[in-house]
Amino acid sequence: MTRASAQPETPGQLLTRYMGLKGLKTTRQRNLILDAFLEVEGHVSVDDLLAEVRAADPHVSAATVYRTMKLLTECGLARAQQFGDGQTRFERAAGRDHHDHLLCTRCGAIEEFEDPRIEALQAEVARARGYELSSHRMDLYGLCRSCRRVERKAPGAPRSL
Amino acid sequence: MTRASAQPETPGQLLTRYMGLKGLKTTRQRNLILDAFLEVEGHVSVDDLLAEVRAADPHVSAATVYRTMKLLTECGLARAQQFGDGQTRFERAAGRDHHDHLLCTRCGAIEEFEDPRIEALQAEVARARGYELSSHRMDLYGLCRSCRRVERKAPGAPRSL
DNA sequence: GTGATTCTGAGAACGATTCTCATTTTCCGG
DNA sequence: CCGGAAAATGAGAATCGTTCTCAGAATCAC
Repeated sequence: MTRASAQPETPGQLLTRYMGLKGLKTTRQRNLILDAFLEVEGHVSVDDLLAEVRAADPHVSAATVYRTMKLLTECGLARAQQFGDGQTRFERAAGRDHHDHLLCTRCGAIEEFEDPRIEALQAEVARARGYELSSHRMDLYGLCRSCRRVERKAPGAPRSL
Repeated sequence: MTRASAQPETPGQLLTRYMGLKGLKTTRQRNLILDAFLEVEGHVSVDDLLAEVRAADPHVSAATVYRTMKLLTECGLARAQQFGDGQTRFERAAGRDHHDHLLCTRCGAIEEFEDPRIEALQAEVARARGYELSSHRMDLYGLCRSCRRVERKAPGAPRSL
């Protein structure tokens, strides 16, 4: 915290600023949850996060994680995603562009991608039908490279998602 | 049922055939539910269907609707969709091509569309990343034509979805 | 510090869905 | 048409993710 000036705002600073604006308070739990969220790569469920947070403090409750993730989502640090498995998953959002997902139906891997050509066509489709497009979601399901290799030798379905 | 031969199989026939294969039995409730499902256009929730079915027989239980829709989904008559509102919605699947959805965030309308150019690009994206694509889902969210008109005069959000 | 305000934890409540199980139906021979 | 095995149903309990409630604890502006 000693270096000067024009660094981009850190997630912690963003959250603090947002909370200031809303009259919310900084708490140990919120910090723990933010840290856990930033530390874990990928698409985490509340359960995942709770486990992570409880490693640091076993007393943190699930309700607090839900509440805090809602907060992080509101202030733009997190983005909530619904894949078909019944739980909400969160991914980092700060400073990251929109993207879509490629999901492996066997190992559960989730990859992100972005394709401006598809986005353009989506906009065109919406326009052609009189819609004013505000957002979209696109998930592609299939077998990832390594699961294809495995599947060729030993067909089966080790994991659901 | 008196006309001869090569008509395509009706949904009722398909279901009966499927049930025969699986050793399942024809029941009044299953027929009621199938009829209700085929009668209602669009994307119905179990609640919608239950209401519809209970108009004909008030004693049908929700569990039976859930069970029957699972059956219809298995045999390919129905397709289950998850839009963000927490309930599963079913659409007719028999003999219909894959399509994606355009959803109005104001009035809840759901339109279907299909765009081979987008499908091609999805396949390309998957291939480029080593995935063997098996399916996808794409939902576009925005304001439909008539809600755009209304919104221009009286901004607000009458409905969630 | 003090006090007003916000947070938290624990468990209750919730909504969609699935399960359980006792009772009812279906349907296959005879 | 009848009997009985197998499957289906209804009602409510159970489950699962999530939200709510509320009493006690923590925060922060003064």
